Amino acid sequence: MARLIPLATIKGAAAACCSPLSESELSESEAQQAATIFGALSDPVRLRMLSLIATESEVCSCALEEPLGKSQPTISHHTRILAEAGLIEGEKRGRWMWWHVVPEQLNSVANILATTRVTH
Amino acid sequence: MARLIPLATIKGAAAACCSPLSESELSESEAQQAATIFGALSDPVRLRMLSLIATESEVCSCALEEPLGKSQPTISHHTRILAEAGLIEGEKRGRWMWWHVVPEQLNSVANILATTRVTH
DNA sequence: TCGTCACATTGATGGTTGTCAATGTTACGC
DNA sequence: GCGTAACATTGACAACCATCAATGTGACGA
Repeated sequence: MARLIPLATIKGAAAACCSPLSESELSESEAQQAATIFGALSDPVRLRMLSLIATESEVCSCALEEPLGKSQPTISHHTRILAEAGLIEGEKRGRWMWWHVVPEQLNSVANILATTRVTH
Repeated sequence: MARLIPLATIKGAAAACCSPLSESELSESEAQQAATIFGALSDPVRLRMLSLIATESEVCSCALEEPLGKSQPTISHHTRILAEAGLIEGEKRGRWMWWHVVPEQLNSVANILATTRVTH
């Protein structure tokens, strides 16, 4: 199970690892790493959470409970999983936790799947 | 854009449903649909399987057991999940089942994540 | 028709995961 | 210090999932 990590170091805990699927075969460790990231994306609550964060520049944890209809511990659980996957980053300011997406990670994951090139 | 993939022999086929996460908020049904597809990608065995199929134009089921180190029922289970997610398509010729990837579906899923444009 | 091959399905099992109540921790205002 | 607000952690439970042995199904060759 995931070891306990201080929030500050969750940033960059997982980086998208792999070249496009059709380019070369995935090793077992690469597959495991990518599967963890896709696993973070495999829950509808987390996807809506990610969508909520992505459509704003920053979102407070307290602003997620009501639209998602989940309890505070559940919200905390899901933000942690998204953060450990490198998809979002959090910063604590005062009593509030502010989250934003990591576009580079989203693009990296997209690049694993895309058979056409992702450009800037 | 996300066109339906004809999968005559596969029930419950899913097509990538959603516009980019940062563009508009996902509905619950969209999130559920996308989560199913990402769920298909959240297992290391299925990712290596998809990679094996993607690096060839066609792969027989019988050619997957040995490199993946899984039993025949397990291979059958995983190909089914990938097919139901619309990521691969299968065709039975004689006694053999031949699988190929569905690039349009892979690109559609990538497009949900990418914050930059996917081009040719 | 018979036996075999390639694959699908079923059933069972051990491990994983989403959820929330209860509790712990840290920051703020008084 | 005291009380409270925002979030994290723990513990427990039900639901889900990956895996394989056993079995079923359809296709081929003899």
